[in-house]
Amino acid sequence: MQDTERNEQELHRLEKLSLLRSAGVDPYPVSFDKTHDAAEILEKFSDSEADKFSSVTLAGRIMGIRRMGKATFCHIQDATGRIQIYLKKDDLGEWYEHQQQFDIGDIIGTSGYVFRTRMGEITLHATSLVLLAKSVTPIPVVKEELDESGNVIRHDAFADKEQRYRKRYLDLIVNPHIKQTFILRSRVISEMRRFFDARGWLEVETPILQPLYGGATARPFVTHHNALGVDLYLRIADELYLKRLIVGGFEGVYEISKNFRNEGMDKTHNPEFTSMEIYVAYKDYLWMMDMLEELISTIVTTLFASNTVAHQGTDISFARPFPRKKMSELFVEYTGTEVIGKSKEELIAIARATKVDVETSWSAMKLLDEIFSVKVQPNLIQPTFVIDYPVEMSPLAKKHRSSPELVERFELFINGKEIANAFSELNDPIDQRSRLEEQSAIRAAGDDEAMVVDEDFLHAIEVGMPPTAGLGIGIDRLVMLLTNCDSIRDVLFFPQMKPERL
RNA sequence: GAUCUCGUAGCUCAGCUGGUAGAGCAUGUGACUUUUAAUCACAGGGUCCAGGGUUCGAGUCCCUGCGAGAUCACCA
Repeated sequence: MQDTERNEQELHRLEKLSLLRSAGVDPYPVSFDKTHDAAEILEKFSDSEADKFSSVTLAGRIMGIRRMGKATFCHIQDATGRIQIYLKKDDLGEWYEHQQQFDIGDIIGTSGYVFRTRMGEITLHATSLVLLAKSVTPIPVVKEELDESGNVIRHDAFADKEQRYRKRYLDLIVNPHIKQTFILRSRVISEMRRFFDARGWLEVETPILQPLYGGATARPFVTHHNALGVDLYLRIADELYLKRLIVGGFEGVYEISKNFRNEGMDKTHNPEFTSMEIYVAYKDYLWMMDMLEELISTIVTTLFASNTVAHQGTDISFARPFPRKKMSELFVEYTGTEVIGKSKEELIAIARATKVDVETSWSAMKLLDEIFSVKVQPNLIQPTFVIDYPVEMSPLAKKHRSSPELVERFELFINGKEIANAFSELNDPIDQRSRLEEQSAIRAAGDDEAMVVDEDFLHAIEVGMPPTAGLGIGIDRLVMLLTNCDSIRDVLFFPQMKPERL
């Protein structure tokens, strides 16, 4: 950026930077040894044992400065929180002069002893001070105060969602409370890994760039490999590769992966999102339901020390067992009619009778899906397994052991949202081929979300896959649920945004 | 993709029926050695998202575009 494009405040900061340099101060030293964190001092300091903190070294970003002539108070923020620093001219000598050039946003290091001010705030009395990084552009100024009951009141909060998402680093600095969401996200994933690893299942990595995409019904992103001269697709699901690994002899594999779908964006959809898929040999969907129940309730109780989580005003209970309801029963319960096995025309009539908006051009599968998502899904607030789906809706699931028009599939719904999807995997190669060919026909008829035939995948299934249970979990949605967020953008550090034209 | 709302100083926001652009914080100068949304005095800071139109005159009214948020539709 040219200096002529800089605003007044930036020019002031650049001038201070050069003043500091000419006074012999290195504004960007290479490292700094800190001994404590802010939170540690605020938690452990006591007036009777002040000598425990008679020599501490802290580092952090200046978030506020109050200069009072020959004494200055500032708050610095480190990864753990904010703490006040007391700077006194008599104690700091030339560095007291240097700090006149410090601004909100600068990163400093300081040593001294901890005391409590007349106003009662635990504070570091600095006996030495250094600059660790000069900030040359202003950050949003957010002032905080505490009300009588100790709640934080923020003034002039940095609240513009667009700017917060585009400049997440600023959001994290001035709204540090949002870090909790991301820390919890990370812990959800760690707990999941710990759970799977403890059972001996192997974390694996499969291709993101794929010559053919599959494993879900969705539109893909297309990219191009120059050396090979071929188009490649960004994966929409892990499923087909993970099953190849089960064919190859692994008996439990999982992958936590970014998937990419070239579709609309809204509160619950980002073009890239994180899912976890796991496949375990010799198991079926009933076993998988037990496993998932245990997984989710383990994560919740580990992270919250409780099996209840508050989400957008509703308490969600993760106490086992979660109810298991057949899809057909739910249809009867919420629409008053049996819908499984009905013809397209009958389904349209049922939809109209129950005030569900549908189009006559839709397939039976899409009609069922629509009626389900309008009439049934919003009622599934507490964790509920929906089991036994119509075969047309699930081209990769095994036919039900007792009803050939159904498949052995379940989805876990919480707060009206699908959190997980699983089935007894289809390992009959003849059936699998005919199901993919049906998809291919639907695709040829104009549905560009239908699956394509992957001959290599079919070959793998022909080689022989053991009976296998597979599960996918939408990590972003699970995290939204557990962090009380109603937008996927709040659980992604860098949500996809339209390019900003300046 | 459709509808509604929004875009003004570094940040948060005012700006009425169209008449020379406002506040608080932040910034600069000065005072102040336990302050805390520090205080007090003075000062500087704007392509009012972009481009057209109506008008003597547009931040304001109209149109188009860009970006965002909310709601709806589709997908996880």
